[in-house]
Amino acid sequence: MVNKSSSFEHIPLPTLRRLPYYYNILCNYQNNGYTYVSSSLLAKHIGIDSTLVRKDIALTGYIGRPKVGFNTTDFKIHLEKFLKMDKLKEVVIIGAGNLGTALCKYDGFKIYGLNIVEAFDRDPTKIGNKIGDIPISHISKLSMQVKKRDIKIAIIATTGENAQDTANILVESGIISIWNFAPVFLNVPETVFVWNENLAASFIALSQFIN
Amino acid sequence: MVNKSSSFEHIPLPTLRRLPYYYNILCNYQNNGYTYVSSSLLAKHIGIDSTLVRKDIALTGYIGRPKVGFNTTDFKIHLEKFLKMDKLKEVVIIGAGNLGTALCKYDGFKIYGLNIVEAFDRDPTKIGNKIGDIPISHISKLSMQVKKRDIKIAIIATTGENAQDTANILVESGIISIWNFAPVFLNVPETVFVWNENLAASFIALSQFIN
DNA sequence: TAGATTGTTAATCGATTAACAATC
DNA sequence: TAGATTGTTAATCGATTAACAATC
Repeated sequence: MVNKSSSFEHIPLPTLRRLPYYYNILCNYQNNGYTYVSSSLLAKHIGIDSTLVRKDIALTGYIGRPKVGFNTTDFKIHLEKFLKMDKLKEVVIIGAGNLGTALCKYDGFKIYGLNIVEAFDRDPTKIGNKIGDIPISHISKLSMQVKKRDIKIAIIATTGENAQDTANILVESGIISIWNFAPVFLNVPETVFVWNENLAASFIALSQFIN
Repeated sequence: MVNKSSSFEHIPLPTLRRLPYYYNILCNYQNNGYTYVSSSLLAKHIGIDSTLVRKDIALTGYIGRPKVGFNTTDFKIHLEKFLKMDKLKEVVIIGAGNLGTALCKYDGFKIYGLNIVEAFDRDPTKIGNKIGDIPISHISKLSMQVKKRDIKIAIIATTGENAQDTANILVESGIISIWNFAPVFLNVPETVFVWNENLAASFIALSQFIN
């Protein structure tokens, strides 16, 4: 007998990526005074089947009320805990160019527990500057800082050319999750999770639809 | 009998998103003097099965040489045509904040045929300014400009709150592909394709792997 | 030729959808 | 109660992987 709400029932990646949307919709309905939402309402917003919504929710261990739906406040709190949004995670970013700067300044991340604490770059003219509250340090300090602060997540916002070298440093420093904005696949050990945010690939997909 | 290289054999989205990576790897090997690459080599870089690579390539209509592999130059040119990278596509962006600015300045898009021609914002202090070569206009001019220039693709880099209003204007103006960076699902007609680039959702997925 | 690699059909796997019983 | 909604099992669908024939 497996305890569903405990540790790791493997959550499919598609489900994991939909959960933040449910959270968003819940926030909206809560703000507008709704105390319950139905799976079909959530489904309509996301454009999927309501069965899939109920399956997703079941995977998080939350239980709804037949005939009524899901309590907005309870489910919202449940999701915050389930997704560990309530725990702030220290993250470093490598590459303080336009994209790196935008990511540092983007405050929509805060509620999800993302806290960028330090940026790294090669460009000597940038070292010592700050992006908002975030200091920019030289890439040579990266490994030491990651180890010292026991940081587990890193964002790569370098060029494609520098991405693999950066990844090597990160892996060696103990990083286990890499958010990669460079348009290359990274060669890392199987124990390291990489999420590729390939903007160029997205655009390609998008532009195929205009014939 | 269906002519494979012609028009629309439906290409699965996962395939479509891998093609730009093949293109990248091809460029690298070409630059390093390789005239042929094998499917297993491509597969190794991307971390998938070589069969899947050959299937992806077959879907583009390109034919390799048994015993030898795929000609880097030929296949590269083939992909450029297949993905219509050689045709510059005029695109508008809505939201000239940090993210919008970063996207405007990101020059990695150029080779994929992405040409951002105008940015739009509500903030009167930004109107008339430029991001690089790209002028910032008031949102009230959006519809007219899209129609006049017959633009088909738009990037939404607004806040979540303004995203749906923006989408409504875009749909009404004739936009058929929307690249949405706002963390909300957009309600649009079925004829309009939306690609959601939900950064928060990506981070959530990423952070689940650190236990 | 022998062997390496492509191209393709069949099998597997996992996510989504359909059907329906359980619930209040 | 009747009806709406949840929760769950079975069926479907599509992408990936395995097996293997075709090719040079």
